[in-house]
Amino acid sequence: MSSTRPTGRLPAFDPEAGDGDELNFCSTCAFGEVCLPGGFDKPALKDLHCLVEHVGPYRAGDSIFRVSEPFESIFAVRAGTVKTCTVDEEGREQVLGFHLPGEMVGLNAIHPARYPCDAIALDTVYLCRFSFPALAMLATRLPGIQQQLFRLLSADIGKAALLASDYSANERMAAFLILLADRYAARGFSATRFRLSMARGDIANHLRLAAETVSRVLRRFQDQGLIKVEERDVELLDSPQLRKMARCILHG
Amino acid sequence: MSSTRPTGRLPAFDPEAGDGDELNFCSTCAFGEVCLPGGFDKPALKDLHCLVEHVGPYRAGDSIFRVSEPFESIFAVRAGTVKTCTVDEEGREQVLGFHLPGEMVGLNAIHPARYPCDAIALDTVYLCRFSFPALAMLATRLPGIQQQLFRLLSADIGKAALLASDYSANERMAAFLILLADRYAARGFSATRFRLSMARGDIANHLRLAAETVSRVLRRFQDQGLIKVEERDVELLDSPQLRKMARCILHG
DNA sequence: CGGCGGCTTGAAGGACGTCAAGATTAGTGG
DNA sequence: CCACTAATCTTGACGTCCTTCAAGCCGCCG
Repeated sequence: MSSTRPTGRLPAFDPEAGDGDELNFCSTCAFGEVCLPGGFDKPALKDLHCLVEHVGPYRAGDSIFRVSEPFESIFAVRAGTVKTCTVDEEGREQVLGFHLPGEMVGLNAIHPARYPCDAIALDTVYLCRFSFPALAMLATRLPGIQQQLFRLLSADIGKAALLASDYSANERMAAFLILLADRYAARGFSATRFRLSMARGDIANHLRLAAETVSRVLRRFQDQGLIKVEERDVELLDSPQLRKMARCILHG
Repeated sequence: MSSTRPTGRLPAFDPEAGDGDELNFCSTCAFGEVCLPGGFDKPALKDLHCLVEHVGPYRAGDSIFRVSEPFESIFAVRAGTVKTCTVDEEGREQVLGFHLPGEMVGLNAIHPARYPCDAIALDTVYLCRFSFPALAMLATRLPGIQQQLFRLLSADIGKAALLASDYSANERMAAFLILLADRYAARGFSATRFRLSMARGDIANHLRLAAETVSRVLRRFQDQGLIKVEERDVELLDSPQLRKMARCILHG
């Protein structure tokens, strides 16, 4: 497919430009808070920058790591979407989550010291790779880094708890869309128009629904004028209403 | 009620004895790995010991912290059981988890900087209170402490993901019982006989089931000879079979 | 073209929730 | 020690939401 597809609403990503210098380190990255000018001192920035290794591209379907591989690194998504999932012994997949640009992957591997899941690229993915031992050592010198690691880990506990709910298919789907929108917005992307980089089946699995139910709910939402769906492109027409439907899950 | 109740299978806990000296710091505690003799150096042990504050007793129903209170401390359970839960604006409760002796409470509050849930004592509870800023500062000096914090946080991500599954009521109940047994066993308690310190309704809520379903599943398990239930006392008669039922959830 | 995977739509079936009533226990005060 | 009440737990009957099963549609690629 040509790179000029008309529905490509995310800014084009050029892995060779814009995020390589020491003072503007990945402006959308999860470590942005501690790194961006004004937020942190330059030596820390430089240390962190020395630690990181840019990897990619991965193509759709490529694995970044596999379950039970020894834990070595955590990753920040620079571009693309990463799916994390487990496979039980019957071969059934369990989608744990989707990781958008600026978000971390692999934090759940620290404890078992092995990756407890697979990480799969859903489209073309570029990552920053952090050796965790090195990062932890750096964190002992730089409290800002340590704090940020604690925050990232703590936040993931909350995220994981979100979908543990037994709410209805409507509520779960609404919450999923709103969360996606908020996460895109937090990284500077559009909060009302975005492309679902994952298949319906993956969404369904993640929300613990059948793929058919996802289809039906999306159609219902569209019939009610809440969203507009075209293939994998979604436009939120009535975010407030969606947020209202999802408010019990967004635990507010 | 007398303190010599015949069903009291957990060792009696004397908060004034056994865990106060600097070299045997809470042998069942989540920090045990870094503190127990041989595992860690004495200065660290002493520093950690200075940091901790023993609090309690809390009585059944007492709150340890409430949602939206500013985050200050994390807690380790010394005795009793703590329930963490949120309450949405319709007043419906969401049980996030139960915390047994040796386990940590409050790790999910680091990121939002406010407690995102209530913590309620289910019976008589004694805690160790750690000021988190002080602990984080200590962690910059003592990599072992930092590592342990990272591990605890990472482990909680995995735990939270467990119950996100949409498995059957049987599978969820079996997993709940096995997890409980394993957690008790890890702290030196019996893995086959224990007392449920939480109400059926709390179990149901946590597993995203109706209280009636919990009753029915427990009865079914008993009729099948898998367990023996008497009020809140449970005996696992066929742990292997239960583990088999739950194996898909225990993500093996 | 023809096959394949992802997506949608419809109809039937099942697992769990809801409602309602009864059983057992715990807590309280006489 | 014994009522009395409230809370928890159990059990049954019924309804519902979602899954499962099945078929058809669409875009993609060999």
